[in-house]
Amino acid sequence: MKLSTKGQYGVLAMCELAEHYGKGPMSIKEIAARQNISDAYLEQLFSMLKKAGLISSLRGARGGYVLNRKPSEIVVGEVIDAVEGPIELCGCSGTDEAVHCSREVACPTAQLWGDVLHSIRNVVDHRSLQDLISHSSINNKTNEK
Amino acid sequence: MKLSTKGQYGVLAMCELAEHYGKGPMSIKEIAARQNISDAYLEQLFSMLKKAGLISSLRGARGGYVLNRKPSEIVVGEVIDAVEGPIELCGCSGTDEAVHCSREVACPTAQLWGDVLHSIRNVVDHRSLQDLISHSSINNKTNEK
DNA sequence: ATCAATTCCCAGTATTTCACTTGGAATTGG
DNA sequence: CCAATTCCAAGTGAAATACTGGGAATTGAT
Repeated sequence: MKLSTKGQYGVLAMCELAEHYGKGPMSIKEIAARQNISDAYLEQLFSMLKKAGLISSLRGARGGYVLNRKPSEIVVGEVIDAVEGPIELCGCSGTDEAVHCSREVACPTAQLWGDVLHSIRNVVDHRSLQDLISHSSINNKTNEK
Repeated sequence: MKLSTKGQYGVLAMCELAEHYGKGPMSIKEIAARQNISDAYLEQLFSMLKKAGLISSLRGARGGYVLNRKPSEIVVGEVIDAVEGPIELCGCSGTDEAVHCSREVACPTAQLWGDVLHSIRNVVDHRSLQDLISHSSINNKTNEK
């Protein structure tokens, strides 16, 4: 069980946009350089983030991307959903409770995966980009484990 | 972000062994048939579960597998680790905190992935096979959402 | 002693996903 | 007009996933 680079890159790139919020558009090239990611690859992720309505683009020279909302109003969960698709641990964890793994007996694990999913969403849906960027600067100084 | 079938099958199969606990060995064929899984595939998972020390095997006719511990003393996290390898969301979430994504600046997402991982482990490491099987039978009767 | 049931082990394979790369069209500020 | 940018579609090599197949070794039952 692991996150793909899409989720990592996506959140990281959104943090860059968050730090640049209010200072005009930021180009993919710049973000890719700062985070050391392939810019052509990052472009695809931005296409998804745009489709999801999280960012807007400005074409042409001096163009780039901007957040559609304030950093405090965009949560990590939205970013992950946009670039990775919705988090699904297995078929059971879906919303349709009548399915239970397409097994005839009541699936003993359905509740388990549901609880795991819930605990994940509880973290990612309650942490904004603002939380991430202010937290990282705090961590630099107060290095408490 | 999703779990592979290994984790799903692994936990499901271990539930079968848990329900059969104390009644002698159970064969792969029987488990595979009950859960509608390919038995040759399941065999590979059992090899991993055995290496991890969660089950023991008895060869020959009337052979099969048995849990090495009581169902209440085996947690789901161990099963997942055994068949999928340890849960790792990304490089940052490892134990080595000096790495921070191999980026020169402090990674704003390191804490995030750490928290997500912690929340997942909090669920899977505190739920035993016994919890799963007793919960599913309760669910059959008291169908509360 | 034989036989069928089983674990054990290794190798192959089709499909999908990942993490990109490539190439080029459309748009826009200077 | 041009360079910088977004936009779009397609290709690609490597790895993982989810199996399948074949056959050896072990053992209980007859």
